[in-house]
Amino acid sequence: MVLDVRTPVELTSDFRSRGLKVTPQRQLLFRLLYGNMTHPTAEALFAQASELMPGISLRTVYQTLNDLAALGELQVLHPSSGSTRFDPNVDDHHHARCRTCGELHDVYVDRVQDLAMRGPVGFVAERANIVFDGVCADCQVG
Amino acid sequence: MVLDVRTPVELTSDFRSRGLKVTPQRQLLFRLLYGNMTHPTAEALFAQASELMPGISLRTVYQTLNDLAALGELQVLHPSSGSTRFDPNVDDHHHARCRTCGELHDVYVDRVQDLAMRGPVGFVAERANIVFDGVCADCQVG
DNA sequence: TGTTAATTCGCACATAATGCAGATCAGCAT
DNA sequence: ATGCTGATCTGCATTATGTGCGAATTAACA
Repeated sequence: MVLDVRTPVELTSDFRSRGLKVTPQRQLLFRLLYGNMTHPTAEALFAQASELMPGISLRTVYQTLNDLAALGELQVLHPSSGSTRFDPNVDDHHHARCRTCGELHDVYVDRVQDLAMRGPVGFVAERANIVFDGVCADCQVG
Repeated sequence: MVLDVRTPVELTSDFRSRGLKVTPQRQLLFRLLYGNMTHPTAEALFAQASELMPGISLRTVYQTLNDLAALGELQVLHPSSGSTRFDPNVDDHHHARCRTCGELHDVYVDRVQDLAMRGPVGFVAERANIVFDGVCADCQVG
């Protein structure tokens, strides 16, 4: 199982080949996202980016995240509480959410295709997104 | 398979037994939710309610929906686009979302417990929430 | 080096939902 | 039936998250 993530260099040529420009702001965000397993919010990335590049705007962070999502290089997560989170791991994977601390974790699930769904007639499912709710190791008591 | 939904009468005694009062506004919302398969937004319920009870406030709709959710009589859904939706069916079920029209549909899935999840060490999963993305019958072309 | 369209930034704006407080009312005891 | 008391309702202000817009800037290419 190899993480399906693009390096900053790959993202750079990806952007250029589609007529998008590669600015210092974007390169910084590519780097901050690479290998990032924290499912950061836009605000969190903005805070990190601001330390390395004072003056970068939150608007630009959103813009770049939206561009990456449009290219399919970012999974966009809408957790049951809190703001949108971004996952640079575009592998076929799912998530576990701790109901105590709220943290999201990547989860791999086998044979999701075998799930028998009884539902709306004629609905053609292309993908299943699974979120496991529970309690993470750190939040277990006793 | 029987829908696990409370009648307005059941919700009424449910509320009373917990020290919550049952007002005309709440009774109206109980009725509007009973058997409602549309996964309405708060605004949609407010619009419906306003026709039957002019002057009811959006704030009250949110308040009642939050109370119902706290009692476990309402599933709260956070779709990938648009605002929060409420599902009075508290059966163990899942959802299918059409990426064309955005509609949500109830889906029943067997043997969800059999899913083998490889994920964070020590995470205790209590429930899996599955959302199938795809295209509904009405939105199929050709 | 010049050209041009994409990008950045900052502000205004939009949307969804909650906080607050005075007026009102449901539920219970009498 | 009446009164009491805390829960509720309403309207407004406020928060939180994210987008629209336009002038200034800049990446990419000739």
